[in-house]
Amino acid sequence: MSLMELKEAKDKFIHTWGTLATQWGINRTMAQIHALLLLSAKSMNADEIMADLQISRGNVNMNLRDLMDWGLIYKQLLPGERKEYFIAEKDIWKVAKQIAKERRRREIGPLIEAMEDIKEGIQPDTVEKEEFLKIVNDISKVSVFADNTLTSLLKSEENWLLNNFIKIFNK
Amino acid sequence: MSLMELKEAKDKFIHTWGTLATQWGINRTMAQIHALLLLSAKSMNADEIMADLQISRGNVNMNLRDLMDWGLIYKQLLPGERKEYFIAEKDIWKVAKQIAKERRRREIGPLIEAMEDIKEGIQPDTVEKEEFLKIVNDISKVSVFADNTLTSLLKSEENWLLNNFIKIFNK
DNA sequence: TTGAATTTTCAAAATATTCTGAAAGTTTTT
DNA sequence: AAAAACTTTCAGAATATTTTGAAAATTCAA
Repeated sequence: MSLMELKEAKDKFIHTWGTLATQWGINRTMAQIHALLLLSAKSMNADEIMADLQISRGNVNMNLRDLMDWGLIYKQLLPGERKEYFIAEKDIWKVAKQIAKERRRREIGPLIEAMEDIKEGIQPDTVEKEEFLKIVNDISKVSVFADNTLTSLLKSEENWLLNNFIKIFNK
Repeated sequence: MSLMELKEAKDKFIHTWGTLATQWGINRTMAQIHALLLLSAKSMNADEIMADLQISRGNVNMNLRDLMDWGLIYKQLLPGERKEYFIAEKDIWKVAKQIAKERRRREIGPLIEAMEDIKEGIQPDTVEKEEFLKIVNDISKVSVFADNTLTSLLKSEENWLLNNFIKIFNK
């Protein structure tokens, strides 16, 4: 039956999303909730998510919060409803941008800070120290470069890369 | 004393590298071994690494293997030596390239495959199925785009972005 | 060959992360 | 102000990942 086919495909999608997410540092449940909301035409509340994914209230609550921190879902207050409803950002380009932005903040930011920090404590007054500082400096430069590249990619809508993307995306 | 200062800075570097690595999906020990080898002028053998980082032989062996898989260190067979020695790639741009390459392979590749896989099972014969396929397709497109962008960035030495980078890096 | 040196494996232990569910906290209704 | 509806917290339980270390496998010299 056709409806079953879709249900299965959706389940597969949710499951796959959850598995892949662990590969890239996001936890399984967070990814599954995200997938569920991505596929849901309507916004969902905590009880519905609990029932659907068979997970505890605490778990749902915590991961909904994280997903909001990542900017991947929004809270929706429905008139006449006490419960909070959640809806996912459906524009996948925006989703990708948000993920890139967040990962930049979490992964590159601390690296730059740490390297600056280490540089400060050392004077290049011996060959060994110079060699050490060379490496720290190189890492610093690569990280700042990666950070700048990502930032400009994400910011400017006029960016050639983005335009390039839009061309591909809309075809 | 000045030597102590350098020793401390190196330890801080190794420790920091290990901590940050967990943030981006690499395990702590692997990152620490990598950092240790990055800072070491000479190549090191398993016993030296064990002693330096105070970790077990099995752990060292396993992570050296992983680091070689990532293309971040090389095995060096010294003439007249039975033991295997390891040396890190010191060119940080190459290191960054290797990491990007490996992460592309691990993170984007499986995503593209999974989406293609899901698409195959579904015919767009109802509105719901069309809506579902729209999302899967969009993710597919974004992933392929990200994959292509990264690949071209990493491959072409003539790339504007790379040149841009070299300009910054060499100044 | 043999055996010493070295590397690899892998089951069990240690550690880290995630999840549960009931209690506490908050908001809204009556 | 009390109760009902709902959300948040968090200690302990469950699960997953990493590490150890001793045994097995491999390599090399004699």
